[in-house]
Formats: sequence, C-alpha cells, structure tokens
Amino acid sequence: MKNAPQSPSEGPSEGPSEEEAPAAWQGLPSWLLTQTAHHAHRLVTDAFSAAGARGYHYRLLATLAEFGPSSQAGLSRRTGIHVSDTVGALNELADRALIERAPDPADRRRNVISLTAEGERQLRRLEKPLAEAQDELLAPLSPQERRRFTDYLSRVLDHHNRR
Amino acid sequence: MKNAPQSPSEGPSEGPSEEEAPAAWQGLPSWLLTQTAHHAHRLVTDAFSAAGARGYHYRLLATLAEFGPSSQAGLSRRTGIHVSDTVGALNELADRALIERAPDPADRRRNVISLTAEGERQLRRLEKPLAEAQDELLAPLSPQERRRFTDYLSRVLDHHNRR
DNA sequence: CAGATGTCAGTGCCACTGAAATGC
DNA sequence: CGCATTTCAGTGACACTGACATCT
Repeated sequence: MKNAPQSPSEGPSEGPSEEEAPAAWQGLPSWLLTQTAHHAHRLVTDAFSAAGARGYHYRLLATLAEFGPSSQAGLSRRTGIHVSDTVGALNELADRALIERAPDPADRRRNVISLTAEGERQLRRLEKPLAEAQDELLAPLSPQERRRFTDYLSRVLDHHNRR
Repeated sequence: MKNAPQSPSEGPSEGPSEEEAPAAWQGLPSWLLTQTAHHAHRLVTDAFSAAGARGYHYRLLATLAEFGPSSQAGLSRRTGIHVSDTVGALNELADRALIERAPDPADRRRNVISLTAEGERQLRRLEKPLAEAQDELLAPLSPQERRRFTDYLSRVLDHHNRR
C-alpha cells in the first residue's frame, strides 16, 4: 500500500499531507477578497433563489422602486448592469409580470420601464432574506469591526470606481 | 427639445438626475464586498494577462512550485479548483510546456504533474505584477488599516470556509 | 451628421453538475 | 465491491464586446 500521500520532497513519515498547509497565495489580499466575495455571493444567491430571482433582478427591481420608472438605458446606468444584459434581465422580469415595458411617446427610441404591483411584492419578498444574508456574512465581526470593515471596503471601492 | 433627461416623477428643474444618487443597496456589505472583489479581480487579471495567464494558471503553477509534483486530484484539492476544471487548465499549461504530465507508475489512475523550467520562469514572471496589483488594490488604506482589513477578511473567510 | 437607444449574438472567467471509463 | 482518478459535456452568474437598426 503505497498510500502515504504526496510528500514529494520529504521522508515518508511526517510532513504536511496534501490537504493541510495552505498555499502562500492564500494570504494575498486579492485572494481573501475574492474568496470572501464568493461566499457573499453564495449567501445572497441562496437568499434570492427561494423566490426564483437573481442579483440582476433584485438590482433592477430595487432601483425601479427607489427612483421610479425609467428608460432601459437609465436603468442600466443606475444599476451598473450592462445595457446588453439589461435587455435580457428585463425580459425575464416581464415574463413574470414584475415590470412593464411601455413605449415612451416623448422619445420613440425609448421604453419606459415601471414596476407592477406584483413586482413590488416580489421586491418585498426579497428584502428579508437579503438582510439576513448580510448578517450571516459578517457574523464573526463585532459591531465596531463591521463598521470599520464596511468603511474600508467603501474607501477601497470608491478609490477604484474613480479609476 | 425634450432633452431634460429622465425626471420621471419630479418637476423639470431640480431633483437628482439619473447619474447621481446611489441606490440604497449600494451600501450593503455584500455589494461592497463583491464590487471591490471585482476590482481586485480586474487588477489581478490585468497583471496576469500580459503573460497570457489567468487565475487558474497562477494557482496551479504556484502550488506546484510550493509543494512539488502532485496528482491532478491533489492539485485540485490544494488549489480549490474543481477537478473538472483542473483538467482543462492543465491542458492549457501543458500546451505551452509549462507543466509536464507523466503517468504514475505506482498508481496507474494518476498523472503526476510537475513544473518545467519554463513553468518556473513563467511563475516568476507573474509574481511581480501580482504583488503590484495587491498594492494598487489597497492603495487608499494605511499600513495599519491594511492589516486590520486583511484580518477581518481572514476571519470572515475562515468562518464561512468551516461551513 | 453625431450620438443615444434597444436588441442580438458571442466571449471570458470562475465555479459547479453529471456522467463515463479506468484502476485501486 | 466501494472508492479514487481523469476526462468530457454542459450550466449558471456576471461582465463585456461588437454589430445593427432605429430614432433624436
């Protein structure tokens, strides 16, 4: 039984076996950040999936609720969702009657998108699980640490959003 | 000229026009985190792209350099790259002669993957731009804040990695 | 005309699922 | 037999590119 797993450069009896010892790159800020974000994404995705929604849908619904009806291009700018993806996501929302598309009489290039009553209900359905996911995400941090953490994130994000 | 842009529910003269006012959800920790991670990913991706590499390639090369030759399944466990994706990424590395695949005489199911000299050179080529990307990423934070930030990230990540 | 708008088709990266063949 | 290993085919989410027709 040659099943003493990979210890390529050391003797057969000791040494970190394959599953232990994290690689050096696992300490890099970019790694910590993207991995943690991956967990965050999962938590939020799971929170939404019960209602059959995904991130794009929430962003669109919430933006419509906050700022009122808008053209697709306007929605695209405010949500940060690429125009090209906005089309598809709005199609999905329209299929379920969560939004309505109407031609803009004042500018015939545009569609005016607005939330339906069912769309508002859907948004409200998404909000609780989303808030819970936030809490789950930051579970290991104290209230003060959470404040600092989000402050750091905001500053870093801001810095890079300004190019 | 009906070019006073979208002010759907307010008078034409004042009110935040479309591009201002961030939506409420942009303050959520999960949003800050995933967006910041997106910038991090871009920085790293750009750092790698000059050498024609991507994240998977670096992870594999660096892990091989740190722990020595290994089976594909072992690599998969240590890099966190799904077995199924490991195949493809290793194919790409092998096409460029950065790694070598040899059958394991001791276990005929396995391939033993090892770094070639060119692979080590490639890894060294990736390391400098990667380190610079880390610095760019955390630019707005002081040394002490960087330490706190990565500490918070580590703790949150750890918490979720334990399920 | 330049520029905005909506649409469609396609790509890239990362992660994951499911299945199959082979060997331990 | 159950289990591990390698491989292939496909999916999903998010972001992006390029092209095109329409309209301001």
